[in-house]
Amino acid sequence: MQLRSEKTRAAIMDTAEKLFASQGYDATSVAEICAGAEISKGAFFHHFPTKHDLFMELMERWLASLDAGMSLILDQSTNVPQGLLDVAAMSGMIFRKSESSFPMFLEFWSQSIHNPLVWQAAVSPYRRYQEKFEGIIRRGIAEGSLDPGLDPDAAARELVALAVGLFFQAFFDPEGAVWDDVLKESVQLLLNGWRRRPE
Amino acid sequence: MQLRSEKTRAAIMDTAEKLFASQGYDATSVAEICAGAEISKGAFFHHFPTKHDLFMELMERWLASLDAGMSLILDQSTNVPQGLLDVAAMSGMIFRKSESSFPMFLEFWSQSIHNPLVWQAAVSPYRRYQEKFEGIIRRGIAEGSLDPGLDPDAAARELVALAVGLFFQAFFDPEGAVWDDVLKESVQLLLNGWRRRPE
DNA sequence: AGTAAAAAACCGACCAGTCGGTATGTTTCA
DNA sequence: TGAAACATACCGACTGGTCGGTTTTTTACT
Repeated sequence: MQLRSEKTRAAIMDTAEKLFASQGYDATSVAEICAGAEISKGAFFHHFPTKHDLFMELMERWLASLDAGMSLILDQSTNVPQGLLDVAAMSGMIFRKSESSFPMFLEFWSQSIHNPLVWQAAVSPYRRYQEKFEGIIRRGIAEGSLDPGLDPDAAARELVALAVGLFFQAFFDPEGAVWDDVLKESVQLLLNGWRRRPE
Repeated sequence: MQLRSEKTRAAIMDTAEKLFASQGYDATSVAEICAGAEISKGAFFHHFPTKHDLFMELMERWLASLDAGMSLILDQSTNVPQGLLDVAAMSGMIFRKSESSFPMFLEFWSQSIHNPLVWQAAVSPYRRYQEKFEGIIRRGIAEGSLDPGLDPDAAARELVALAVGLFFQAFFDPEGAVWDDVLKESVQLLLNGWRRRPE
């Protein structure tokens, strides 16, 4: 039974995630992680060849969970504008859920500046979402609910930028606004410009 | 004449900025900075009580330069929609100019998670820009070029989010698109939804 | 002006402590 | 009984920061 092994492994990853998020990667020592997970340094390096490998695994885990949440709300087909509004409404949940892991997210980006491998892992989901949104917008144009003159590429980028920007602001200034409402209103505003113009 | 003193001080700050940007704050040692600036450790700690104080000064310098650039392009009054488009067109320059200092920007945000003082310094310009844009949008509504039903607060937040989000994407994926064009198109799209509807 | 004294700027060896990682041994489990 | 899982003592490298001493610049006074 490899249950014990898995438990310590999970303990390491969980406490590391918390510590990295609250203190940053560099500021968190391996010893600290071991103490938090109540295991020894030997156990730590038995499971992870280096501290940085642990970081990478955490990153992959986080990205996977993000992906899961995303496709959960994206893969429902109604009329496109309404679908986007639904996504906006549900994204509030994702925002709040991700709130705690946002520092890790930032940590990933910081690291990706100096490490090409991290960069690749961090940038690829961006491109995926961008393409996904592009497809949705194309569908909206095809079904006649969005303006035929709309550039799907630009619109998708705008959407992604809006999401990232709001995410940022919501995290750093949670008291600054009711972000759930802001998000919904913002998508509403965007759609105002995207919808097919009756003329 | 205290010129010599100022020179070494400037040398410290400049090399520190480069090193922090390329390696991160924690990963850059005081010794490294001293070597780069071609001064001794004694000189370093003569000018800055701690490494972190140097960081804070760098941050203030960067924010000040950002403010300067911003108000340079914002304080020109034409018709509001056209003004925003002009801003978008010029922002491309700011983007490119800030490209090199973007890692520092990220470093500021990372640090602000763990340090309230840094947080305050990092979040205040956000709120300032938010208010500034809000005022501009109000003016647009008053002059009749923007939809009277537009919520200035939400619209301003949307604008800031868009800027931040695009800035992010442009930095991390510079080859992903012609960001100058994307920026202009995005503002164009936004304005589509904001403009007064003839009905 | 010249000069002595005070102050500011600077140097580099040094410190105590921490870091990620290793080596070697012990326990646990199949 | 052998391999995987874990513990612990330990290592060299490196960290931010200090400190006593030296050099340069400014100030004060003749």
